[in-house]
Amino acid sequence: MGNPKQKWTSEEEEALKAGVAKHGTGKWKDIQRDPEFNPYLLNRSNIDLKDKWRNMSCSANGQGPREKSRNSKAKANTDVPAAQPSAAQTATTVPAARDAAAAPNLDDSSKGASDGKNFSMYNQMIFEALSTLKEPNGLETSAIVSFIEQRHEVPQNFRRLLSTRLRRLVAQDKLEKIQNCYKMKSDADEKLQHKDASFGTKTPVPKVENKPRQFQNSTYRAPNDSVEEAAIAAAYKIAEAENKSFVAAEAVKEAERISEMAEETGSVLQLAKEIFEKCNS
DNA sequence: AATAGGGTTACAT
DNA sequence: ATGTAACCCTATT
Repeated sequence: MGNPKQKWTSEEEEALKAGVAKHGTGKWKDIQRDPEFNPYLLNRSNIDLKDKWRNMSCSANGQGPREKSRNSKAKANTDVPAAQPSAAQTATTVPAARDAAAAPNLDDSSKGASDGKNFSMYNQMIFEALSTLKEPNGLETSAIVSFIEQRHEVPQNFRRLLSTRLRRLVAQDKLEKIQNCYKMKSDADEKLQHKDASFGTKTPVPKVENKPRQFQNSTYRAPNDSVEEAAIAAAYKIAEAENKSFVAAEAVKEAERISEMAEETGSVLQLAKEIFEKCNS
């Protein structure tokens, strides 16, 4: 359509960096309004700044694919990137532990039936795949895709969706990217995996007794692709086996949680009893 | 009103 | 065809 896509110039990027150094991350409007940087950012909104910063720090985060080749500036800096090393903020570029995602409880009924919570569903699938096929070196995108395709209904642009999703997760520090493979970060607690998603309901172990079912899409090639099917079946057996141990580990975790809760509840109950007795006497 | 985050599109490889 | 960067949309505060 009519959307030429205005690429960021080095000047703009520098202005943004300087602005973040001065105001800190998240103060996009301040940066944009700051007369120091405004002339460079005339065509950019605060949202643009935010998006750009996200992209830049995304590549700086992991294996910095794009980091060094940015220095042919050599221009006399008229801006004041870190003029006053005031103790207030020096290294704001490292947000460090960033945890939120407190299960926002999306009750979506406006758009398509499955539109609203797609992202969390995809996250679930991704983590399911990664924890089931425990590859020490991580999983390739294609591996994740084919794994998920086996057990979930996916749109045909799923690979694309998944790749951007993976990218985001890496940016959020929830996943780790090694070359072309994705790996779970050391954490991987239930913080990320809501127990009510894939296991925890009636079917803790995704049973896959029947042969890998095909999707009724045009993507499916032909029934005589037996080699691929065999490979898939084999991978599937392995996945199933390994998944059991994962589920077991998960169950242990859950048990621990419950006993903890029980302990707490017990002490509360004790307190209540004492109060009750005092009231009675 | 401003920000954060998921999703989409244009572009490059 | 896939990865990336710019852009868009929306929930949340």
